[in-house]
Amino acid sequence: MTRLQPRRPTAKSRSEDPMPIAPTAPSREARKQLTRGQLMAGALDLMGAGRGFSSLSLREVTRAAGVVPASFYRHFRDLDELGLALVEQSGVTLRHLLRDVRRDGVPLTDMLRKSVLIYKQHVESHRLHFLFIAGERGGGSPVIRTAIRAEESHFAAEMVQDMRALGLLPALSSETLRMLCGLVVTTMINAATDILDLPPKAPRAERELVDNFVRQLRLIFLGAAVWRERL
Amino acid sequence: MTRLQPRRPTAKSRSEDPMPIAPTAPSREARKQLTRGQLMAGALDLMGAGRGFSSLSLREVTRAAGVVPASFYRHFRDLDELGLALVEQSGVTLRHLLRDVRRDGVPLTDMLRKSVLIYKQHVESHRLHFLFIAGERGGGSPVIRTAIRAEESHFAAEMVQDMRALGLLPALSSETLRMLCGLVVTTMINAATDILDLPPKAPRAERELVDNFVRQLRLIFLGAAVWRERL
DNA sequence: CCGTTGAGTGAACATACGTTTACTCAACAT
DNA sequence: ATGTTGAGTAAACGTATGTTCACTCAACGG
Repeated sequence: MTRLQPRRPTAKSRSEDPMPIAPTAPSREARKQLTRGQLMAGALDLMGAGRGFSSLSLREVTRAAGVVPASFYRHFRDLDELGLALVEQSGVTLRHLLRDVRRDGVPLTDMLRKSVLIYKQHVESHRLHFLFIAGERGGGSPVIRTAIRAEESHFAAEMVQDMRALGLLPALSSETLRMLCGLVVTTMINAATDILDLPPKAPRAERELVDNFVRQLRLIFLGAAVWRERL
Repeated sequence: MTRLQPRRPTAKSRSEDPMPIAPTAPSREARKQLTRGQLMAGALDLMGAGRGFSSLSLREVTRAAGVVPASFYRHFRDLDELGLALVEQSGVTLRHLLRDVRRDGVPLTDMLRKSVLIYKQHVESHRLHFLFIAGERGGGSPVIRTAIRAEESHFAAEMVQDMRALGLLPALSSETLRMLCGLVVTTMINAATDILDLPPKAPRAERELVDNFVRQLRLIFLGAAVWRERL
C-alpha cells in the first residue's frame, strides 16, 4: 500500500515549478521526511495513550505510522535513535516557548501568573512533546534521559540570557542565575506532568494547580530577590 | 527446581520452636513472602541495569527471581500489581529518611548542607528504590505514576508535621507550608536522579552537584523566610 | 529517453512473550 | 497418621516480536 498515490505518472516533467495549481508530485526526499515524521508521530501517539517510550515495540510504532516494519530501518537504526530524534523535536518545542514569551514581552504586573498561564497553554497545545519530556527525563533509557537533560540545560541557559537581557535580578552572579533557572525549569517540568494529568472539565483542580504553581515560583523569586552572594 | 531445599523431610514436627540451633524449616507463608520479595527484587535489579519498569516482561522478572513464569501468578495478577507493591515498598524507604533525620535531630549550623549529605547517602544506599521512584514518577503506567504521586504527597505531609513540631517557619500558614514542602520534595527527587547518574570516582562532579542542590534549597528557604501570606 | 537509486513492500525466520493446564510434594490442620 | 492445601513446576499453546531478504516501481540524473 503506497500512502500517497502519485497524482500522475509524471507531471509536466520539464519546468521546475510547472503549475502553481495541480502541483508537482512530492519529491522523493519530501516523502521520506514525511514517513519519518509519521514514525515519530506514531510513537508519540502511542505514548499519548499512557505508554512509556521504552515499552513501545518497533512493530507497533510502524503500525501506528501506517508503514511496514522493514521500512523503519530506512530512517532509524533502532528505537533509541527514534527516541533521540523525538528529544530534538521536543527541544525545539521547548525553545518555542521562550520565543513566544520574548515576543509577547513580559508583563510587569502579575508577571508570574501570566507566565504560568502562557506556559500551561503551551503545554496543552504540545501535550505529546511535554508528555515525552516529562516521562522520559527521569527513567527509561539512559541515553535518552541524558539527551533530555542536555536539552533542559540548554533551555535553562537561554533563560539566563533572557533574564540578563531584560535586566531582571541584575544583582545575581551568572552562577547563581544559572542555579535559579535550573530550579525554575525542574519546577516547570514537574508542573507539566500535573497539567497533563488534569482531568478534563475540572476547573477547580485546574485553579488549584495554577495557584500552587504560581506560589511556588513566587517563593523561588522571592528567595532570589533577597539572595546575597556571599552567604 | 526448588530454591530452598527442605532441611529434613519434616523436622521434629512437635514443638513450635523445637531447637534454637538447626531451626525448623521455614513456614509455608514465610517461603511465599520470600519468593514474592525475590520477584520484586528481580524487577528492581533489572531496572538497576537501566531499564524502565514498563519495558520489563513478566518472563524476565521471573527469570531474575529464579522462578518459573507460572509462579508469578501466585503473587500478582500482572506486572502493574507488582509495580504497585514496589511503590509501597519504596514509600517505606522514603519515610525512613524522615525517621532517620528525626532521630539524628536537625543541626542548627549548616543545616541544609548536612541534610543534603544525609539525603545523598540515603539515596545511594537505597539506589534501586529511588531509581524506581524517580523513573516512574513522570512516565510509564498512569496507575503507577498516580500511586507514586500519592506517596510523595504523603511524604510532604509528614514533612509539614515535622517542621511544625520543630517550630521551623512558624509564621507560615499550613497551606503555604504544604506548598513549600511540595516544592522541596520535587527538588529532592530531581536531585535523586542526578545523584544516581553520578559517574563513580568523580568527586568534582559530586561536589558541584551537592553545592547546586544546597544552594537551591537555600534559595527556597530564603524565600520562605521572607514570605508574607497576603502578597 | 532510459538506466540508476532507494523508500516502501511482503514473506519468512528464529526467538520471546503471556497465559493455561495438569502435576508434585512439603507444610498444614485434623 | 492422614487427608487437604497451595507454592512452585514443566510443558504446551497461540501470538508478537526484531531482523533479513529479494522485490517493486516512481522519482531522479545524465
